[in-house]
Amino acid sequence: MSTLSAVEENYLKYIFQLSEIFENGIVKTNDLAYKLDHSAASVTDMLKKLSEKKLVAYKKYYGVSLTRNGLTIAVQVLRKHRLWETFLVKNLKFTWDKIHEIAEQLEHIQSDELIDRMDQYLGFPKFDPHGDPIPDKAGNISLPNVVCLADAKLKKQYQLANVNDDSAAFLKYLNKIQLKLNDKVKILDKEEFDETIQLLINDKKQLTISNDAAHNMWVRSVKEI
Amino acid sequence: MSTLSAVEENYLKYIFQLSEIFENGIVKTNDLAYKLDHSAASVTDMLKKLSEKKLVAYKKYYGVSLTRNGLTIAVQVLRKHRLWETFLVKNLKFTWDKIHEIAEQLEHIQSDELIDRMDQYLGFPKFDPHGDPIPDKAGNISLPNVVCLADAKLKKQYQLANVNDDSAAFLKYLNKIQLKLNDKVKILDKEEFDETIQLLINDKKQLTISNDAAHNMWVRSVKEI
DNA sequence: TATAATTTTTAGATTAGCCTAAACATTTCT
DNA sequence: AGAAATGTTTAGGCTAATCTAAAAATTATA
Ligand SMILES: [Mn+2]
Ligand SMILES: [Mn+2]
Ligand SMILES: [Mn+2]
Ligand SMILES: [Mn+2]
Repeated sequence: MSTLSAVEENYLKYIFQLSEIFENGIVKTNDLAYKLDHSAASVTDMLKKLSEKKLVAYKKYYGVSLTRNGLTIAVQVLRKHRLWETFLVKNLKFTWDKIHEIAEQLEHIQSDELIDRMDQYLGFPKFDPHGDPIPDKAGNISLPNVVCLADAKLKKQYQLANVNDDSAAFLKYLNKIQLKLNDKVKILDKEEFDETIQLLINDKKQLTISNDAAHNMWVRSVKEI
Repeated sequence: MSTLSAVEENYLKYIFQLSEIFENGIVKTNDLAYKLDHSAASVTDMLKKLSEKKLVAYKKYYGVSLTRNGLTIAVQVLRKHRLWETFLVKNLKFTWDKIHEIAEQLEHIQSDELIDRMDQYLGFPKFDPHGDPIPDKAGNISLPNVVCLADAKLKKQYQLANVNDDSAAFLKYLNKIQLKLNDKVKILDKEEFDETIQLLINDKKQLTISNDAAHNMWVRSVKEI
C-alpha cells in the first residue's frame, strides 16, 4: 500500500472519468494521451506500470480499465478534488471558474484525516460547485438523474444540475450570461441548421446558446406547477 | 519566473531557517544534509542548481546564503506553511502535533490567490499554533522577543511563547504534561549535573524537564504583578 | 482481400532528484 | 609544520516520468 505519486493518481482518475463515457468502460491509449496532453508512448509506459501494481487491467492494443483497487483510489481522488472545490467556493469565496486548477493540486495531498475533517467541516456536501457528485468516505457516489442539455426535450421544464468543470472559459461564459446552477431552463426551439438552442431561463429571460455550449451542461427535469 | 519545484522550495525554506541559527547567516552543506536527511552530495548538486538560478549565493567549501530573490521565496513558503497550520488547528480542530507533516505538503500548492484568501479567512493571524510568526503578504515577519528556555533566568516569570514544531514526539510530550502556549513558567532550579530544570507552571504545578526539552521551548518575559 | 491509414507499442534518449564511493579541501591535533 | 580527522565536491549510477522516431498491430478502404 505504498502511496502513489500524483502522476499515478491522475492516471487512475482520468481512466475512471473516461471509462464512464464509453459503454464498455474500456479506455484507449490515445484518449488518455489526449486528456493528459502526453504522448501515446508515455501513456503506454504508465499503463504497464499501473498494470504491474494491479491497479488497472491492461491488454496491449486493446485498452485499459480499472481494477477494484484502482477504482477505489480513483474515486478517493475525485472525492478529494470535489471536497476541495467546495471549500474554495463556500468558504474562501472563489468563483467556480478559478477552482479546478487549484483542486488539481490539492487532490494529491496525502492525509486521510485531513479530508475526513474537511468533509465534516463542510457538512458532508453531496455535490460540488459544478454540480458533480462528491463520493462519500466509503466511495459511494450518488448518481444524479440528469440528461445532457444537447439531448433534452423541447418545451419541457428543466433545471441546470451540472456543468463541465474543466474549462474555465466555459464557466466564465456562464458567469457572463448569468446562468447558474439550479436555474430553470426550457428549450423553446432548436435550429436545424447548426443546432443552436433557444432557451428560456427562469420563465423570463431568453437566451441563444450553441450546441457546443449545450454539450457542457446537464439538466434535471422539474415538476411543472 | 518559472515556478519552482517543491524540492527547490524546501531547500530555500531550510536554508532560511538554518541561516537564522548562525550569526553569520552562512549555512553549511552538512547542516542542510542533516536537516533534509539527504546525502551531502545531493545537497551540493542542488546548491549548484539554485546558484545558477540566482536564488542562493554559494561558494564551494565555504557555504550558502540566500539572495534577495531566494529570501523572498523562502519567506513566502514559510508564510504558506504557517497559515495552513493555523487553518488546520483553528478550523479543522487538528492537534498541534499532527499538522506539520500536512503543512509540508500544503505549503507547495501554487496559487497566490489561495493563500491571500486563506489569510483573510483566518483573520490575518500573526502567529501559528506553535507560536511561530507568520510573515505577511509583503514578507514582513514580526520578531518576537523571546529567549530559549534553556538559557532563561532563574526565578523570573516567563510565558511559553514558541515551541519547536517539527518533532511530533516533542509536541505529544507537551500534550501529556499539559503544557500549552501562553502558560506561565518560572525556573525554580537547574541541576548542575545534567541541567535538568525544575519548572513552576501557572504558579501552581511543579514539573521537571530535561535540558533537551528546554531547548525546544522559547519564552517571553512577563511583568510580575 | 490486399493495401493504406490509423493506432499503439517499442527503442532509445533526456531531466530532476536522489544515491555511494572516491577524490579533494579545510580544519584540528600532536 | 606535518599528519590525521573532518567536511565537501566530483564521478558515476539509478529511478520516475516524460519525449521522438521507428516498428508493429489493428482497422478501414478500395
Ligand atoms: Mn474540478
Ligand atoms: Mn467539479
Ligand atoms: Mn515542504
Ligand atoms: Mn509551525
